[in-house]
Amino acid sequence: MPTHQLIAKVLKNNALNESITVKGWVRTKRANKNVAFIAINDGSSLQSLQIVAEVAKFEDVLRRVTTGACIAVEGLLVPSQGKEQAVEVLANHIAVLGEADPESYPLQKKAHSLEFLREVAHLRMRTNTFGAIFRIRHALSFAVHQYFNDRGFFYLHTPIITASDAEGAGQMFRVTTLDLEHVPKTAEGKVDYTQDFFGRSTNLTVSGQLEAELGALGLGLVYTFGPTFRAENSNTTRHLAEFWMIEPEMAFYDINDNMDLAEDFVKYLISYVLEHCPEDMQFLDERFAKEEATKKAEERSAMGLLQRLHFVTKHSFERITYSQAIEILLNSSYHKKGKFVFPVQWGMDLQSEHERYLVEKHFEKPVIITGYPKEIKAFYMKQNPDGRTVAAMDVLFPGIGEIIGGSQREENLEKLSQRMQEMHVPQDVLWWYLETRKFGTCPHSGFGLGFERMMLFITGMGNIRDVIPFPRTPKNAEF
RNA sequence: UCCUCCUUAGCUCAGCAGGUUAGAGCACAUGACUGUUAAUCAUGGGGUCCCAGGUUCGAGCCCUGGAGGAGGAGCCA
Repeated sequence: MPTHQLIAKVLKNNALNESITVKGWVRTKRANKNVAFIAINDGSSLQSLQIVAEVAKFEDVLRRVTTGACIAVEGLLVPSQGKEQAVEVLANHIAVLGEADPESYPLQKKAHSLEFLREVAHLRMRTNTFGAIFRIRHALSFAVHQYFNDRGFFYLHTPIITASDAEGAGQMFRVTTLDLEHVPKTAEGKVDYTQDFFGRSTNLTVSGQLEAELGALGLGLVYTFGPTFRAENSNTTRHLAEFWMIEPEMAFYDINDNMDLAEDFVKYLISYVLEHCPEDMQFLDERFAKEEATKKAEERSAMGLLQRLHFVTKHSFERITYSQAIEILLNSSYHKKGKFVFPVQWGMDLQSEHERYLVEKHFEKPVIITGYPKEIKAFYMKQNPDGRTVAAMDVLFPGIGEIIGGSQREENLEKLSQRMQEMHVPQDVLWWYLETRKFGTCPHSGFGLGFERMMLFITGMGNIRDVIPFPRTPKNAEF
């Protein structure tokens, strides 16, 4: 085991007047004739540790201790004479593990724009903001597993490479080992996929749901948590080409059980992060407040970040049907004054502006909408007795929009098969999916939570590219 | 993919009616300073004005095309 200590532990333990060794990256150095102060951060916490070094003793080494350099320090942990920190280390020995030429090192001891930091994503983890974000990202991942494990769910690894593009969830990335310069053709002149690696056309997964359903109809309660790929040319603050999705699937759950789980799950995740990352969350709360202050009054959030998170955990989500949503929109002053770009009428898909109105203006809290017209939803959703709606549910969050999409699944073989026919979903490719309805079918439900969208909500960040270490977006796969 | 905006020093940005040598703040370097807190003060170095073409006596500025970025929309998580 290494002999050095994590700064997070050093600050917590407060084992005063003991000799310790710490290693980390220099954030700033301040010096006068006699003494130099070095703030080093090792990523273990938001806090940096202050190193105090006598200039006379360390003159040569101090010249190489610049912002961004990596150093190892051995010294005595003592109470700080300064006001900003409780303890500091009186350096006895300083070793420069890696220099950082201050003229060319991109990060300076000043605030950088998020856009700039995206261009140096290989270094941005060394900043306060991204350190906090990725520590929280870890905690949030951990919370997901904790939640499901505690409730008897099994973590199911669904495939990344799939043959079915039947779900119709947008453009897919093709997976192939064929030589693109010399693609084998069939007699009819089409691409001969029988010569491809899997002997058929394959893609990266757009959802683990169909396979998760197979798991639920055997293991009972399962969830997936893995990468998901969409080749859509989406350029927004809420879309990635590669993102992480959590998809629980539950046997014997109806749409109401599904909603209960979704609400409880999301609240748990928020509470977990609030409890386990108080320092990072405090930092992001202040950051959020500064960001808000630069906005126009009408665009400002009514609540601070922490305030909003606490609010969400304490209040129940509003639950309405699609028809009720249309009713509310039709009666709204926005509609009457013609403020909506897209006209409101039963049967249309709710546009961003409508969802935002419901969540941010009308209810001012998360909203779950159920009972959508079957025409605008996927083939596998359970058809309601009214013959025109399905047991779908969308969970809408302020500032984010749709954070969860789910449904009770159609367990009736005939109805499912008929719907697939109507929507031109190839049944021969999905024979295995249909067999679960043929053999021992049962009511079941599930949903998908966009992990990065949850991150956006919890961290208060405005752009999804800033809550994943290395974002994949159209024209960007640099790192 | 559509609409709008942006691209000038390492970073954030200013620049004019199209006119000689392109500016500021921060960062960085050097010096000063008896414990600093993104230290302070002084001095200094630093430019492919995104790329290609065009108009013009003359283009950072005007025109055409391209690339990249941001925000919004659609698609969705």
